Amino acid sequence: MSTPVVTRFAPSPTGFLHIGGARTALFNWLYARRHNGKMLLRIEDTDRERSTQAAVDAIIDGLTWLGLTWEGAPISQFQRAGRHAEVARQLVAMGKAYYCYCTAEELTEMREHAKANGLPPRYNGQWRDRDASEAPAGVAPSIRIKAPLEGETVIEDGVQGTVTFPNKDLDDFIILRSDGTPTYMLAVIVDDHDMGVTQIIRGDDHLTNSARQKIIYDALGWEMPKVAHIPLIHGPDGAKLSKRHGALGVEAYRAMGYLPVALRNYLVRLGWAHGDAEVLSTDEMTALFDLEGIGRSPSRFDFVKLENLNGLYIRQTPDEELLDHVVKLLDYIPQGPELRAKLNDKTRAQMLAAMPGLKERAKTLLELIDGAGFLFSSRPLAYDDKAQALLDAAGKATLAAVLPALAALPEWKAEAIEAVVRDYATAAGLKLGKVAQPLRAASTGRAMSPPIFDVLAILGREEALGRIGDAAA
RNA sequence: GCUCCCAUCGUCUAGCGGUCUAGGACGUCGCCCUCUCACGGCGAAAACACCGGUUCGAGUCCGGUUGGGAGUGCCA
Repeated sequence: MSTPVVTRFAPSPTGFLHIGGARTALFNWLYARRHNGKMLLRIEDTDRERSTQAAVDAIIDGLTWLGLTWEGAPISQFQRAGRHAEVARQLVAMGKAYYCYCTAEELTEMREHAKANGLPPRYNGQWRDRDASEAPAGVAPSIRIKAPLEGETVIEDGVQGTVTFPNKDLDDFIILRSDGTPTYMLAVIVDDHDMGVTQIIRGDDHLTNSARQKIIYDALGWEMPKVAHIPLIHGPDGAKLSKRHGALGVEAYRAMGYLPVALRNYLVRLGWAHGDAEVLSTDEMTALFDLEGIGRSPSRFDFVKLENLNGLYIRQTPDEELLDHVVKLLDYIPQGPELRAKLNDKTRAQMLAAMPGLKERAKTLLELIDGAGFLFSSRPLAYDDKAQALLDAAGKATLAAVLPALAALPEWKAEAIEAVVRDYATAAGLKLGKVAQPLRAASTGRAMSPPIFDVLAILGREEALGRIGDAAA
């Protein structure tokens, strides 16, 4: 066997785990599992200004909810700053990097000047070959890598193929800040190396960074892990993902009532395909996932398709499990506490009994909860407009007419109720719908619900007859 | 501006020179089922961005145009 596969997910804790990050994590997770390797989690918190513990927690919470697991404890990049600085100094000692005494102001000016003259905004290398004795007093230097001036840097990318960058476009970028902390470029390569990462899978926005990182790897004489850059996810309008559409934290998807399994399935198919396979269990996607199947163009996030998939998984999930999902979701939605208060053995059993009818009609857990509303409402019911319309004079008359037969039922079961209602409809010369709809309005307050005979049975004789009586009056 | 990447139905995609009168899925529109809404079943409309090459033959290869995207920080 060759060396074991090690992947990593390396988010920066400056916000929640957004959908693009979630997909990157999923791909890394899948790739590692596919190759019997492991995925590591590294928190890129070297930006002390913007990194927060709340964001770290949100990322871990998001990954956990999505069912993505990693090996060992999350690694804090910041805590490895000493090691990064050591490598930077080593590079200077090797003559592969140098101290730069330019101030931030000088650099900004340099960039603006270049821009104004239509030139690429690059560092001019003014300290590249200067002796340290020329250093101005009182200026803390940063360390810059000596990037090759000529030739080209070639990246063999698992998704993008061979990508070539002219070295003249890559400047001597900073690897260690003047305050002694590492920049992303250095920290990433040192950590990936030390962690034994063999395959990097990350967003397309890092493609050009690969060229810079290759320069550091080469300077150090280290072998660069294999890289694969996956295209970014765009919003439905093709523009960058904004908060309006998909750039929500995964916890937002949880609150919208999506199932982790559905989100995983949706995400894996966004930018990756294996023939015509659309619905993939986690085991199936693990067995099938490969870099070759990843497309090279950015894809748009489509909530409608996610919903369809979610509905499919809801229907496929066993009733008890679904109920568990619903109960857990209560912690994350506004109406949660109120519903939780109404949840007891009886309503729980009712909900379970109603589940087959409920889950067929819901695309999200939220819709499922909404559909179960009739179980939690109490008399007198509030009727929505359509229900109200159903309960006109004719509707009320019909209800009043079936009520006695219903009340006389020896056994309160769906089949028995159905038989009585059908008999009545036939006798009265009415289509079944003419009787069923008023019953539905009376018992649920709405014009749509699971099959009405099931609804009445689950409600229980007393409650059902009470509601019908209320509406008939 | 410069560098790099991308381009098949509205969307996600299959396609890896002939089997493509371009397939699947979501969505849309019909029809069926039916106590409502769904589910399910059947069917329909819907795409190779454009222009040049290469080739006996191009959605598939090459170049250009146009259109998207990313990068260009002492952010990651």
